[in-house]
Amino acid sequence: MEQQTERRMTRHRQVILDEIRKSTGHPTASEVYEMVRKSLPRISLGTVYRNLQILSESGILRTLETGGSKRRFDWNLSGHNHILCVRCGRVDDVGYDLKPDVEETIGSICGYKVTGYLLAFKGLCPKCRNMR
Amino acid sequence: MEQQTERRMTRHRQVILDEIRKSTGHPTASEVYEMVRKSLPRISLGTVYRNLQILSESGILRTLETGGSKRRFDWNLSGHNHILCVRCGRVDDVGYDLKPDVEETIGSICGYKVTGYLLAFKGLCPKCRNMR
DNA sequence: TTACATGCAAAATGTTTGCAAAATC
DNA sequence: GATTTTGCAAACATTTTGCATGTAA
Repeated sequence: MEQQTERRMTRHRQVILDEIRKSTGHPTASEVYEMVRKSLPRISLGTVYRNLQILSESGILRTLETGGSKRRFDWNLSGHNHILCVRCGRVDDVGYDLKPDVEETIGSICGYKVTGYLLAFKGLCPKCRNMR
Repeated sequence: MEQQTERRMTRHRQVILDEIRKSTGHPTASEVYEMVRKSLPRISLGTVYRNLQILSESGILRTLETGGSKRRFDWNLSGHNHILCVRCGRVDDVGYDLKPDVEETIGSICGYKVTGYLLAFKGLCPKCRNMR
């Protein structure tokens, strides 16, 4: 029997969450760190990482996988996908979902029990596509 | 004007490529390193990384993005996607493609010039789904 | 004989962890 | 007061890089 540890909504945790919710993009851990440092100058990067993990595990945040090397975080929990600018790294939301029966279809092809999928588009964002 | 550097197919490079082509899975850099070390005991990890990058840039290998933390390599260049076992890390091929006009559709929604997408499934592989 | 390739080790990058002190319930 | 959270710094995992030496055309 696993004992669920109690989680406290500390000021640090709340500020981290607020900053992500305020952000329009999908910040990385170090971007969150920089944002949060304005109101909590003595916070450490480790604390940011720990809180991002806790908030993700609690289902309050979503951890993005867009194929880049850095992890990004999203406050928007609804089912949606992302598009990554290959030039500047910006990430936006896009609403595009596979057919609902994809998981069964794929499962029957390869023998896996499919639990989800990762769909991320790549391209040039509006700003970068107009740059030469 | 960019000068394309000449590439030589050295023994090291050839052995790395052969080992990946022999492999059934989708090895990571350190797995390739271990495989190659059997015939080239003095090869260094750095050389493996450099050659994997060169082979990928040349279009001889494909670099996989499955959302995990490690990069994997694939000799199969045909358009196909991957499925990752969340328990043991195994990666298999699956043939599933989005509609050919997805890129235009997505582009017109979000203003990006879409150049590609990353689609990877997740689940439990046949072995792991039968484990308790 | 001039590039390109290699081994080695150090550096860079992104993330996690151990621990004593501090904050929270 | 017991337990969680924090700051700090060190550890960690993966990948990249600098440089002197080696090798192939």
